[in-house]
Amino acid sequence: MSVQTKTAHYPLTPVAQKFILHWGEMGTRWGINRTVAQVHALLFVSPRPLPADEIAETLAVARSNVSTSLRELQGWRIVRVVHVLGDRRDHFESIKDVWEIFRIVSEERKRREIDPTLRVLDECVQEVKTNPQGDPYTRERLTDMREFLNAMSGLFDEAIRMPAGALKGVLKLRGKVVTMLGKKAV
Amino acid sequence: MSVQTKTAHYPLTPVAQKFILHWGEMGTRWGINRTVAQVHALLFVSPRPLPADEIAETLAVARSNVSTSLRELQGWRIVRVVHVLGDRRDHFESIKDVWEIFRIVSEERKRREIDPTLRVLDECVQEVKTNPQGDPYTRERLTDMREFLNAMSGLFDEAIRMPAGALKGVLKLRGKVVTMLGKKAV
DNA sequence: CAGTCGTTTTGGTAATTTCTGAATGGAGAG
DNA sequence: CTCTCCATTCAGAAATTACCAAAACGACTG
Repeated sequence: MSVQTKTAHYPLTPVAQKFILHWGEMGTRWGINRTVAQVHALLFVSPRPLPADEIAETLAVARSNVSTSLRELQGWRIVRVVHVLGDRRDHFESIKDVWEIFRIVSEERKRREIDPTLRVLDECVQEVKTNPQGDPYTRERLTDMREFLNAMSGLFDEAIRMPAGALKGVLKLRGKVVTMLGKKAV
Repeated sequence: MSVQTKTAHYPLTPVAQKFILHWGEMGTRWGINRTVAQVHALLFVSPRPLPADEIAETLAVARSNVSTSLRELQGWRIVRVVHVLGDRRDHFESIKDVWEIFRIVSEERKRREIDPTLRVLDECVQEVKTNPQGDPYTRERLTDMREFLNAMSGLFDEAIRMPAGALKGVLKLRGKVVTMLGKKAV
């Protein structure tokens, strides 16, 4: 009863706690489970990989819930298992490079959400083209939307392939990017 | 009893229906109420502004629900009221320019979600700086995250200010944007 | 084999979100 | 003023989602 785990409890500093809670809230706004986001936040700030039971204790959620959350995070490829000598348990760590996290998550969401939407729009445009009984205005709207998403999608694919270094360069150009692109584009 | 409305029912074509349903699903994934997204989709493809009761009938949801959804969409500034001669009722129409929709929604989400996150991160970094008892590693992670979000935020602010025309130009450059930015950046 | 660990399933509850129907209020017509 | 039409608000119902504890299972280990 009293003895809980063999690992020392990971005490959250107030700052870490604040960050984790906020991250959890943000998660929910973006359609991500609160606990999943919290687990990620915890692993992100943790200086060492953590085993599932320690995560559960720290966040005060059920062990099984953590298991599911870790699974989900691994599905997004931003958390991975590592092993610690002398410990049989799996330990988990988050990717630490913020650009990398952003890149991977964006890619994944695009794949899961934008790409299917593009497929649906393609079907819609196709159907309305072969069977043009619907409103021509509607048809135009759907085509517009498809073109837009398609273009953004392509642009995104490019941008996302930039290495972290290049990004830092681009970010230094603040105030000039639009001008640059504008000139070339016109 | 039998007489329902004075407006003709707006019959959804299969294609419009498909789009609206999919848009609704996508909405839920992005933390947007399904009905809200559906109302928006309907208005987006509709060749004319629609009154609330017609929307309710078309989507088969309660009138009050539509009212709330329209309110929300107006809050996002992508739907507005217009009036039709000889009709007392408010009619609603969506912005039709896809880039404009994207721009406005992105701006709004940034304002509501990213900016507050930046504030929290600032506070965290501040606290951990004045009172450095926490893990230095955690501190570094938080600083990293703040820097990243801050930079992205700035870049975004710039990009989002591009007029629709410039965007189309940029989109034509596909395959060259990264190269361009890369050269200048290094 | 017995113990540890991780995952999955199950059955149930809690919390949150969404939706509705019944008010409420207001503006214009007569 | 009263009646009608319309929009909005709000309490609670309904639905969805999140969460938990317990159990079952398999893999692996000493």
